[in-house]
Amino acid sequence: MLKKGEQTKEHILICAEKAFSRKGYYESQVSDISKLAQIAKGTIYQYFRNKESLYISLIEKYVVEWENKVALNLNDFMGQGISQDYARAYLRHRIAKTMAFFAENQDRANIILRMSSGLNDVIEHVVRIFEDSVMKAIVDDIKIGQQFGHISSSLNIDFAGNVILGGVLRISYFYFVLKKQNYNIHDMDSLTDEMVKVIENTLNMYQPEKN
Amino acid sequence: MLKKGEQTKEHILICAEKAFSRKGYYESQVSDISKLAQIAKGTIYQYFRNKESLYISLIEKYVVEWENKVALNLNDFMGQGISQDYARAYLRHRIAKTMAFFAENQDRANIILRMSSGLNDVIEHVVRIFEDSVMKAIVDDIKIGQQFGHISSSLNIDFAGNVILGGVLRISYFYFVLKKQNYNIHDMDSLTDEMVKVIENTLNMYQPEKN
Amino acid sequence: MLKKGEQTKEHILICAEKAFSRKGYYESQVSDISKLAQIAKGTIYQYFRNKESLYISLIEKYVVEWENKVALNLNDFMGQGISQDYARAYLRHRIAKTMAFFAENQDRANIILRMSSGLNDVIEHVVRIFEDSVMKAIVDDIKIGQQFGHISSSLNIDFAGNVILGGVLRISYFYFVLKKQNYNIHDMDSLTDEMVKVIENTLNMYQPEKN
Amino acid sequence: MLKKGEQTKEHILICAEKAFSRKGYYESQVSDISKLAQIAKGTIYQYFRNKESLYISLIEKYVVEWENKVALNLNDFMGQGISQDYARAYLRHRIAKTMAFFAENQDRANIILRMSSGLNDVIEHVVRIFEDSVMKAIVDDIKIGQQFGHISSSLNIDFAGNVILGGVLRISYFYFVLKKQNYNIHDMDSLTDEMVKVIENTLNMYQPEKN
DNA sequence: CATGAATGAGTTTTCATTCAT
DNA sequence: TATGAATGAAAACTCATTCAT
Repeated sequence: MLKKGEQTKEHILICAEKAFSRKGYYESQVSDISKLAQIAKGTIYQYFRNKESLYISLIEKYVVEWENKVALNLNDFMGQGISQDYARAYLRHRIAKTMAFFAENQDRANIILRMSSGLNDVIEHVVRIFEDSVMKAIVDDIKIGQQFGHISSSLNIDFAGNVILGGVLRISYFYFVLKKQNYNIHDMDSLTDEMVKVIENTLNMYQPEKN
Repeated sequence: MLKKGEQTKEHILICAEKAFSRKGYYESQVSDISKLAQIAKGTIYQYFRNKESLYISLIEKYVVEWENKVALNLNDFMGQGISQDYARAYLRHRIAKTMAFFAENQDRANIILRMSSGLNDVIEHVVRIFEDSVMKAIVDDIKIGQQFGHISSSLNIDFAGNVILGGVLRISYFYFVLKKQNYNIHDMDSLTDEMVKVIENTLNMYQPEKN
Repeated sequence: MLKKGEQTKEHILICAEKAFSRKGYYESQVSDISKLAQIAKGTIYQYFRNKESLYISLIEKYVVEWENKVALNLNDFMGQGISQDYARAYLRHRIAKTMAFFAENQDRANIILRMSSGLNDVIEHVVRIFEDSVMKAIVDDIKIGQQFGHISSSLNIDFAGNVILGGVLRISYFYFVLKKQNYNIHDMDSLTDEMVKVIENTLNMYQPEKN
Repeated sequence: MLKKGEQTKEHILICAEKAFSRKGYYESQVSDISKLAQIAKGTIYQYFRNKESLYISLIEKYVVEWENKVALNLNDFMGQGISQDYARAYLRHRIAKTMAFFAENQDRANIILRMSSGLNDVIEHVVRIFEDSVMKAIVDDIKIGQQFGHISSSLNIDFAGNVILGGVLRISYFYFVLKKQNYNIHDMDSLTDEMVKVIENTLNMYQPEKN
């Protein structure tokens, strides 16, 4: 059981989560949080140096929570049947836990996943337009592929489309924004080839009805 | 050729792009943009109703630019050899153009892809910690898979890792934040199965050294 | 003639002088100044980084003003009679100008001379009690000296008392607070001797009715 | 021996003295004092109505302490030799005790003598610039006087300069800020004359090497 | 069209003070 | 008495937006 101070701090974090989830970092005001928490503004500053540090505490909490949820002793999966089976079980565990991590807490998911978090509603909407355009192109392409028989008509289009969109945007982000890897023009070609391969696999192209 | 007014408006958009790229929407001030553009603050308001509408104009421009870049008449790819070939060529075209779209304009990529756009440096850094944690887990798992021989040792780990991260985050975002699709608990299982399948394909698991 | 911007800045400085003069630095609020100046609070921040820098600007202006007032070419006093005469004239000029500097601008004098400037009225009053106690002791001593005939009965008691109080406090401040000079216990004795000598001179003790 | 309550009150006063000495009234926070005293903030309010009253108590304590230190029965000095001698001894006693009063307690001296007490470091520094400017002018003048032979070259410049500065500032303060005395323009002249006379005495001008 | 000084509503943040334990 | 968590009024400061020139 937490003592008074710890309780209040926890309470503030939970209310801050609600506030940031609804309106993002910049559009949320400290007074919103204090109202949600039904405490005085000053009380928040007893526990957090400022608004920024409150937000940071929240994210840091998420990192710990995710690690606790996902982590599992590798040994638990070993020594049980053939290695391929437990490798798949292990992978499944990771994926299931990560998705559950987002599914079980709406506010947390909003904060972590809202890709252009912190923008106000009007802007958020326009930012979505871009993603929707790209998504629409992907979906249309899949449908054409299905008409031509390259892609199984039983494919879950939404699912496949989002995996592809996520992959392309993330790859672009990694190589062109973060630029942790230097790449040259030639790499662009092989990057594209790799991406095409992944997408073909995802779509099971050219192998319709194979399973 | 653009007239004076159009020129100034275009100039403002380019400078706004620089500013928003560096500091995101909220941390960029109208005065930053006017300084970059070497014009008076008031002039910006001659062309844009307010800061928000300036940002929106930018994103809307991006949608058009991307569509122009990516769009291509399907006919161009048809009537040339077997349909499988032009389907692949078409997919390749889409991917190549989209990645080039990001690669060729750093500021644009920053604005569209910076997944927690608009947050200040300190916060941005902590948000990255979360993604880095997830990424690290994926990379570690891939390495273990390679040690056990389930995954080809020639796999580009950064590439595969980012595709997977992008896919998982986007799927979570789509189903748990946007929630355009209702899902029930049973769906969570099949969602996970689908995701596992995609990842196995991406990693070419169980078929190491096959190619 | 000053242009618009310079005029406003000057106007703010003058109003800040009034405000600081009345209530000191801490008790004066930026909104007090803006009200006095009949401008918006924000306007003040167009010209001064913050309240502190506004106060500093004021003091820096005073330094320049005093220097301009007091400074005089030494040559102006030379070549006119014997050197003792122009030395006295020069000294007189310095003193007269410095005192006029304070006498001619009430607010400026308040800000520079209010020895415990910035304290609120209640506290200011108590701080005065200390000075008044010391002053009273000095005045009483002078009166006793007059009764005993050591001190001329025509002495301006207020004047002499304040000179002595100012001297003693300043010497204490210089040696015991600023401590630019190291001193040892022995110095205390000679310091006292020096001080006694100055006071005796000021009081013309032992030489009553001599002039 | 003090009882518990009295002890605590005394302890708080001593810690408040430290705090106010370091940062002045406004920049010192009640929490600073409670931390120094290693007691809870609330405890301070058991003994003092508020921060202001704590400060006032301190100053009032100083008045008593100074009076105790300086006061001495006039009779002690009488009946012992000629009156001139004990008059001088008496004056010496007053001066010595007052200076010791400041020298023996650094914090007390800081609080009472810091002439612009309560201002923060940055501002304090600029306020010093004014005093330094005036002091520099005085010192320079004294040096010129020494070159011309009006002033003894053995004069302690720092001492004389500070006595003069203290005297001039105090006189200005008394007549132009406190204005307990009305004065008219003609008085300015005689005020100046008096001041010049005092300074000449202090500097022993025109009588170099006379002693 | 262009300017940039002026605006003031809106935010964050501080800190002396209170009061239930 | 002593505590320290909670308070909230009050202050500094910001910055998008306006408008007279």
